[in-house]
Amino acid sequence: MASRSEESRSAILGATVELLDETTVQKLSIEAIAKRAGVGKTTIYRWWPSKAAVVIDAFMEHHLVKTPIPPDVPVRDALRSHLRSLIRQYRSPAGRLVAQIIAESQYDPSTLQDFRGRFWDGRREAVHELLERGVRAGEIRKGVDVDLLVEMLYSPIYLRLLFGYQPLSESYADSALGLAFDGVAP
Amino acid sequence: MASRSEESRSAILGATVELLDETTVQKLSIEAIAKRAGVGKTTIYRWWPSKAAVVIDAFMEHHLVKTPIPPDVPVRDALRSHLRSLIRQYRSPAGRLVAQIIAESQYDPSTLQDFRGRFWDGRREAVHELLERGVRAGEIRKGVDVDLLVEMLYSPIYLRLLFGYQPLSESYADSALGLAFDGVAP
Amino acid sequence: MASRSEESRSAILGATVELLDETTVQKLSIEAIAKRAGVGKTTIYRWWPSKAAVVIDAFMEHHLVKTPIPPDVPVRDALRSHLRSLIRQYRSPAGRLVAQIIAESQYDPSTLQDFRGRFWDGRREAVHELLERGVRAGEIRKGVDVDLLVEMLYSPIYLRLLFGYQPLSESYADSALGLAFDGVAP
Amino acid sequence: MASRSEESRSAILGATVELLDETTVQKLSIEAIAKRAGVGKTTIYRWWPSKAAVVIDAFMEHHLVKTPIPPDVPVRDALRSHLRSLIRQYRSPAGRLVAQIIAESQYDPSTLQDFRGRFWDGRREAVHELLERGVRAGEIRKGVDVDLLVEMLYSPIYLRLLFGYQPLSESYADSALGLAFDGVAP
DNA sequence: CGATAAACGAGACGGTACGTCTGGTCTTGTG
DNA sequence: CACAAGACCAGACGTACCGTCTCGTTTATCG
Repeated sequence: MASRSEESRSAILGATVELLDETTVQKLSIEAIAKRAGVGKTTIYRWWPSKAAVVIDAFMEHHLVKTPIPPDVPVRDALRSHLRSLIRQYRSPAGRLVAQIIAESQYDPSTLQDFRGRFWDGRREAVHELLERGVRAGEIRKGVDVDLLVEMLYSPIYLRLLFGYQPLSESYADSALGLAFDGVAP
Repeated sequence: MASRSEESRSAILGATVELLDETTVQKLSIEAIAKRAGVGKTTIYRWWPSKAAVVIDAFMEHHLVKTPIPPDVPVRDALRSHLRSLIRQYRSPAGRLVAQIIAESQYDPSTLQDFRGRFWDGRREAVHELLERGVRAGEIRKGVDVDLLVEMLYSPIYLRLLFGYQPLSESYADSALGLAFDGVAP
Repeated sequence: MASRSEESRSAILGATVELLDETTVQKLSIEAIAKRAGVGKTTIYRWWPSKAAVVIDAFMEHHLVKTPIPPDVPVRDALRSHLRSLIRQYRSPAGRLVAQIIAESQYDPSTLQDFRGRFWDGRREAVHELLERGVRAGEIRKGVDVDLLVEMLYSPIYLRLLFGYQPLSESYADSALGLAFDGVAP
Repeated sequence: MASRSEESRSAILGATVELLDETTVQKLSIEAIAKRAGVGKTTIYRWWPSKAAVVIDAFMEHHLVKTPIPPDVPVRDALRSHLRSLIRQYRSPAGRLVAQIIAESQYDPSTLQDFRGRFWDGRREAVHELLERGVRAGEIRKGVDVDLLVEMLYSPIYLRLLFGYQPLSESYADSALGLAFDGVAP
């Protein structure tokens, strides 16, 4: 009853991270991962359902994107800090990787679900709670749809990441918060 | 001097549209397009630099997402109408296709540029002008960063399209406009 | 360690033989062999360096031109029998195939070497030894260049095969032996 | 009425000769000839039935293997001289070309016929007549099958050219004539 | 001598096959 | 019995040529 080899697992994820530095997710092949990891292709297919699943595991294991939310500061400041941190990280190669994972997700619902469940939802939940705290603290008007606010603040960052039509600049945090808090009505 | 055959061109784009109804951009192959169109592969390679380029041409020629902006109504109403129209169209198969083109763009800068240039920029410009009109008409506060406002209003739609974490519902238009106009500050 | 599949090997050679009944070596394609054999092209490229190599293998495995040299008869009679047998076989489709292999050999030294090593040299050596026996038995004059004699007796058969300027008739055996044994000097 | 352009004709044959110095007949393509000659493909297809036909024309026009038979010398000497001359020429690049034309002929009867008619038959006829003269002059025994003798003397040269199993050495002329004239019987 | 028909260069076309690459499955020892 | 190694079938990749087919554009008689 031989059970899963931890050695293989980490060799595979390590090789994947290495190769992702050299190419894109699209060009990355299971074959190349197996070769680099010194592992049979079968072993990869046995434990992962798709190339994207390996990539997500590798991405999560190496803690590529970290965006802590500072506690004990005014909510708007915490948000600002979190937004800037996210933008900073997405400017690094990790950002390109996130974009490619999103791309792959368009072709495989389970990859999408996997990525959302492990990377996205927790992050979103944390921000949600931060904003709830803002409401309770009176920093944010009661009755505001907090989820919608999260979307409006964070989506442009992802769209800039994917579309590159605007540079990912940290000053976005300030402008966006300004707009969101004050509104545009005269 | 043997010039380009219009017949081939439209057969290729037609076949591409047909095949995109049956599979994804990723699985679509030049070979399949050629076969379906009754055309040599060479003819495709002669005129398009990549599969994605054919897809964009086919998309522009056949699917053209149409989101007219109603003139002569208050800016907020025009925006609302435009947002709803966009959401409605992205709920159709065309939305899935837009998502896949964005996905492909992650791997090829020229595809990204092509898509942006032919599909995106014009649309964005029109909304930009609408908002400028809103500022001039006093519906929107002077000094507001209009481009940023466009991003915050429209990005969530694209992110929902790509991530599917929220249904693409038309009511988004109302809520988002509410948030944007009134702000969240108490 | 995953070793070569005998099943594939023989399916490939079998398909090759079948196809060679229907076309020429020139028109024979690796693609067609793979399809007919129900085999991936890769499998052929893995084990054979060229189309000609497959053809030679198929030829050796299936057609094997057999021209036994009768023992225990006078050397001249054995030669006569051997020549007639060769001519008879070259009149069959196998002859056409030999001609085409020789043709392919003009474009690839290693094919030439392969064909000579596996088909030609053994045959020639056997005849050489027969003639040596003739010398020892006193049927052939001492000092005769036996290799040259072999060439002069056998080359016309191959040239007729290639050039078709004369029918491949068995009577050649008798006439050629007559000329060779008696010479043309008055 | 525009009749055939001599300029094109010679440009095509010239380009063919040039290209044959760089590759083989097999790899030579009509497309390459047209490009090199600065000529439309159509022009080639209009006037020649096949690649081989162009090659033969080019060969006859430029390379023409010349092997004059010296008159007014004993027949055996004339033969010797002719054989040596032929061997010498086949050692040059022209020999390789002749071999390749023979190879191509295996796949196209009309090429074979063309080559034989324009290159081979005349040559053979001249040797035939030389030998007839030998018979009349008493140098060759009456009743000898002259055509067969030609075959036995000349075929080994072509086989060596095609098979390379023996160097094309001029000394062949002497040995072969020795064997043919004296026979091998004790 | 100007019309007109052919031959011309250029090159696009529908195709076939190339040799390579990857996907995902199956097979064969080894530890 | 999970593993590495890697052979297997399948089929797309992008390229090279095939032989056919327009395109205008020379040419070169012939009416």
